[in-house]
Amino acid sequence: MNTQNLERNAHEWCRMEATSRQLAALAHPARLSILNQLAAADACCVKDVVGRVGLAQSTVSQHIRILVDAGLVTYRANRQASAYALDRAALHALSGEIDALFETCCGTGCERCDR
Amino acid sequence: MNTQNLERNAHEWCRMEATSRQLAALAHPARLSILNQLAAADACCVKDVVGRVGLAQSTVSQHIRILVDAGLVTYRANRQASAYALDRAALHALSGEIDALFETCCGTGCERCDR
DNA sequence: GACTTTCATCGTATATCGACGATTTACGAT
DNA sequence: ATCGTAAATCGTCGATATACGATGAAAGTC
Repeated sequence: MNTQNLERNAHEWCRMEATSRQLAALAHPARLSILNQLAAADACCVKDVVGRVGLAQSTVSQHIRILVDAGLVTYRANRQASAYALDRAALHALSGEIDALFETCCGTGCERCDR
Repeated sequence: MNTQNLERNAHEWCRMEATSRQLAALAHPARLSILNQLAAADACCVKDVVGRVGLAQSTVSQHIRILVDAGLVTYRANRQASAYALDRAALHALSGEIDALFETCCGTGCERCDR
């Protein structure tokens, strides 16, 4: 790869890195399950999630932390029942990024894609 | 988690596992970059990808294999210039899965979401 | 004050990932 | 037959991910 290409693709690469970070946060069945549960309730405490996914409390706490760090879940501290909720704006943004990727993939003419 | 919930969520969990496997395949900047390049060309050989992402040939080969194993990329064997291409149908299916997840998240009424 | 509940964090063990160089395989060209 | 190229695979390593139990900290209950 020559230097010009490196520079030309710098922004693109950076964006992909950010997107892949969020995708990595999604890429675990337990975390998808957690997101699913957070979607059902307006807000959720850790204890409820623990009962659902069947993992140890410390493990669930870690998974939720990963989602928070990725910016997909918001956190309102409350010692007795910390309230976690989906960051719907962030999920929409990620959805847009993914759509953009698939748009590109269908840009040259895809019979299955009407975009 | 009681047994009833375990059984009730079995299918759901299985689906999430499958989805998370594909998301994991997407969750790396190099692989997003590879997908992007495959999107531009109708088909692509490994060498071209190597030039673009600036990684060793063996590394690129591994990344592509991950995409193929995840069912996101198709492979037409040709010793001199193996042709890889996006599996557009699979990408559409994954997009649908992701949309379903976000749909659920906005199901209880999201002012930002018109779905 | 003692106890319980809820949650975060630490430490640890194990498994998987990511990158590379080296090697192997297959083919076309000379 | 030999060489060069393209690609897959192997082996290795450091880094990261995943899971757990143990421990600690805050807040409510007796």
